[in-house]
Amino acid sequence: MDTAEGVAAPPEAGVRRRRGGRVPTASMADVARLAGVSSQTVSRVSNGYAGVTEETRRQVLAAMKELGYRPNSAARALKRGEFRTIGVITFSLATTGNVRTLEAIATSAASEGYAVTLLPVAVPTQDEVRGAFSRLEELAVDAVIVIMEVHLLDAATLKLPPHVQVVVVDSDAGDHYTVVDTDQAGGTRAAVRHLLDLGHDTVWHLGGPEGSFAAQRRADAWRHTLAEAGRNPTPLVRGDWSAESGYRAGLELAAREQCTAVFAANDQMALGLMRALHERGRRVPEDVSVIGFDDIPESGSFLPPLTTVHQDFAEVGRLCVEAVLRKMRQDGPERGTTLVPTRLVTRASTAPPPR
Amino acid sequence: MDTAEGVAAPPEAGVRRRRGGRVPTASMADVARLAGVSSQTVSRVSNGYAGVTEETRRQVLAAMKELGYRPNSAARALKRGEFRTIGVITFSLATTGNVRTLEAIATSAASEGYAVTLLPVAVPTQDEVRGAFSRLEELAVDAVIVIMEVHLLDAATLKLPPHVQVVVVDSDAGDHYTVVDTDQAGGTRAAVRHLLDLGHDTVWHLGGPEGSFAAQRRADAWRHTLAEAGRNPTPLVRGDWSAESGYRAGLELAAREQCTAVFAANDQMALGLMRALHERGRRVPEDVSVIGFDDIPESGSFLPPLTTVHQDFAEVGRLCVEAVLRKMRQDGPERGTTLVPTRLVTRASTAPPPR
DNA sequence: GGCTGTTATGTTTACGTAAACATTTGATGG
DNA sequence: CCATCAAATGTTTACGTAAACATAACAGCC
Repeated sequence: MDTAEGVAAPPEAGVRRRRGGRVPTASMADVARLAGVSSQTVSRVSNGYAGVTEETRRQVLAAMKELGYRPNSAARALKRGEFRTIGVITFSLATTGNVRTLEAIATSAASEGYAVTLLPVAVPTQDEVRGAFSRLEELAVDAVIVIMEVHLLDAATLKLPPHVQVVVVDSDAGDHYTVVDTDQAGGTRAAVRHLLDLGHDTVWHLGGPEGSFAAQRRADAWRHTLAEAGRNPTPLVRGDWSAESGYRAGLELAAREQCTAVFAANDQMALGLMRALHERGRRVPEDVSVIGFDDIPESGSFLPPLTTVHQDFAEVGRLCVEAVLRKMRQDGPERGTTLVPTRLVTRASTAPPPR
Repeated sequence: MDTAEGVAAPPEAGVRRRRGGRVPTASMADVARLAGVSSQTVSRVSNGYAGVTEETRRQVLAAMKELGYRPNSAARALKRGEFRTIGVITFSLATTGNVRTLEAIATSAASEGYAVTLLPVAVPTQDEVRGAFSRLEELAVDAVIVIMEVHLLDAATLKLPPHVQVVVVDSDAGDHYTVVDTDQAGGTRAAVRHLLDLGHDTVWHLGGPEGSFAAQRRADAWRHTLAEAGRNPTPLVRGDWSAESGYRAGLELAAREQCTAVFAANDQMALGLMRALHERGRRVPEDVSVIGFDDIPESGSFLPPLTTVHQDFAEVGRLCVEAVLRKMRQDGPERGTTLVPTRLVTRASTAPPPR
């Protein structure tokens, strides 16, 4: 088959070239000439306007096909004043949540006829973020969705073009921005209650890094839920979301006899935690119950399978796109936070306390 | 602080509006008027041309700042004939490899002044792929990087604009396209040899799904390495990359007394496999050695920590961008496959066979 | 037959930028 | 003092599209 050939094939001999060495593409004018109509008629056909004779339409379509006509999106964007593109700024795609959200955003955007441009920020410093935003200024986007901590954002947003709408994930900046996020507090409460309901006296928490809003929220909700139930507060142990950090924290927790239930702020840390507990001879769930957050695909295959809080990233992404498009269309400032509910997934890593 | 305010603030009263309800942005002409120069001089300043008096430059920059001027990228793209954007087509971002490659592509592209537009393909069918490509036609991209099986690609490429260059990851289509990929065969050989060197008679393989080229390559290399060493071939067990499928396959393999060494085609399946072995009372690595592929961040925290083949996704992404930019600039067809070497990471899941 | 309205199509123009070309200014040298 | 040249800046134009406006053709009606 020659189809692959077609793409990579050298340009045909005699083909006219521009300075960039690019193969010229047919424009509406070319199509119009071949079809014997005006370019405006070509435009009408191209955009599916009514009011073009079937006869004319067929001729135009034939000419388009013959010349391999593709609308020039730069010209379109220039004329229409919009790019039909949403920019997504995010930190490393190393965390499941960001990736899944991104994916959902891309899918939702596509179904709305929007493309998604990715703006990775290598290092989460204000300077880097500022850099991403200044690249963005020149970029062809109508709106921006930010998946990151807003405290890194503030100084940078100064430079954003005024008509670009922003929606933020993973933030508490509902006062200033439109924010969509998982219901961190609700998910945490469900997790902690689950452990208390099983009969544990109190629940320990293996939290995320200090800079993270999500980590902060989960830790706050954990403390609050314990207080609400009149249980003893326990010291917070911090990791950095990685399994490795969960392992280190786990070694620490394994040494505490009285610790029978741990709520980890994500599944990866729960994984490392369980390895540490195992190494130190503390069985899960017989001696210690462990619960995670995220419900990554692998969590059902951990040893033991992990009880965890399922996040609906697809919904978060969908809502982000919906919100940002709504903001664009109304051009009105709309603030406030939309929370996406979570669901507790009960597996084998939680059980009543020993004795 | 008011910075956040600035972005979401309602448009100032009296601000002129266009039909779309968009806030108009300043153009070069506006800047030129304010600075008292021609718009061409503004263009020169904007593009950093020499031959503008320091005095003039300062005036123009001041006017730009006052008006909040941002170059219009649509107009730029139209004029220059290029978008400085690379499209990336990929299946679900559920697999580590795709995500990490995507991230590296985005980072490399950014450092070359290119943006990355994401084109998710929800379901890996020819129709869906064709859909992505036809969206692409209208999209503002100069080149495309495809992270998917090329056999899904062939029919679709028909419709690609002729000047758009393509680079493919995860494929054997080096004859037709420029392909960049991990050295699947080399990595597999290292993994299988490692197990044989430890003293195992032969090595079983938990392979990936049939459609996957990477899975195919790993299975082929596994067979080849066994044959090369004069060992007995064993039946291939297939999974679908997920930990869950690894678990199911693991139940099967656990029943085979003679199976002492398994090479899993990725880390997730190795995870599920180890859980199944554990459940059936076969210890890793004492009874069965397990080796994975990918070296996902969590693999060092599995129970036991997983010996695996490390893939350098960052390098793959970098090479993709490099290749596609080279192709664009030369406008010449360049085919062939570039392989990125792997590295065996030895952890606790592999040991000499029992007895 | 001429008037009105509708439908199909053509013509003009503007979107914002930057290349190509044109003009102005000022300095240098014979 | 004017010719020559270079540097700085201005003017024109084209990129491809689509809105706005203009025209042509034709049907229906009194």
